[in-house]
Amino acid sequence: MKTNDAAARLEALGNPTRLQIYRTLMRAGDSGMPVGKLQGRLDLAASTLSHHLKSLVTVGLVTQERQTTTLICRTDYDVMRGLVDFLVAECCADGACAPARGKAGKDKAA
Amino acid sequence: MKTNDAAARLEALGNPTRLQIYRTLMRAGDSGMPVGKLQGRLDLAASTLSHHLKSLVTVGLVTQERQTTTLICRTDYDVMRGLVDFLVAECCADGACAPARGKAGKDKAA
DNA sequence: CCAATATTTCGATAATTCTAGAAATACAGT
DNA sequence: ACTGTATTTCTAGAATTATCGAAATATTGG
Repeated sequence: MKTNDAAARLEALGNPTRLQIYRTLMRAGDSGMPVGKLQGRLDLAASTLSHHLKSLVTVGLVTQERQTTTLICRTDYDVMRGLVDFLVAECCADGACAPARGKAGKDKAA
Repeated sequence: MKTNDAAARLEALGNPTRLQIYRTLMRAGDSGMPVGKLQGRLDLAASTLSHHLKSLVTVGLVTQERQTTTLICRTDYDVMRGLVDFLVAECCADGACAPARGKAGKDKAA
């Protein structure tokens, strides 16, 4: 992933409203969630939601699939994964930083 | 981590210039890098760099330590880790999304 | 104290973003 | 064709951001 792509994705997630949208979709998992349901759940103007969704789709974090009248939104986990990998990729390039010394390996779970 | 804190951090990383700063610092590892060296390396106006560094410090992604005349900057890996954990936390809440099905499992931590 | 170096604050401008109402578009059912 | 539902596009104003030069501040060495 190029720096500019990563930045665009991070920027998309860096707005509280969009982050909430994204996390709601992530929680919905593979089945996704239609735009209308998202709107009801997050209490946003339809145009605002559409605007934010477009940002997320543009950078590839979210995909949309039309089912007759409703538009199902889903997060693309591979993209998120690529983003996370990118974020930590530069880490320890010189072998000196924290995770390389074993500090980050395990405090969260197995 | 609260959604707003996470969004603030993502927003900080969501600017190409700041992302580059951050990654350069990450690459420098524990030894960090002085502001002046960063400036020379990234070719930014000193005021621009200072401005961006302040953003990164404000959200906690970067820390600074004074050493006589120079100011050493370092990334705080724990914060990044917390951010990454936050990003994937909502994932698979219903057990249906990709990583829960074994696609992303654990290839990164030992 | 004075000079030199390192970094930040100030000020200003151009550009971008967020938000939402109103209008428009797309589609299904009757 | 007409109606209702779902969603997007248009438009616009307020707010925020990015950038950089100039001036200011802090710190060390002489």
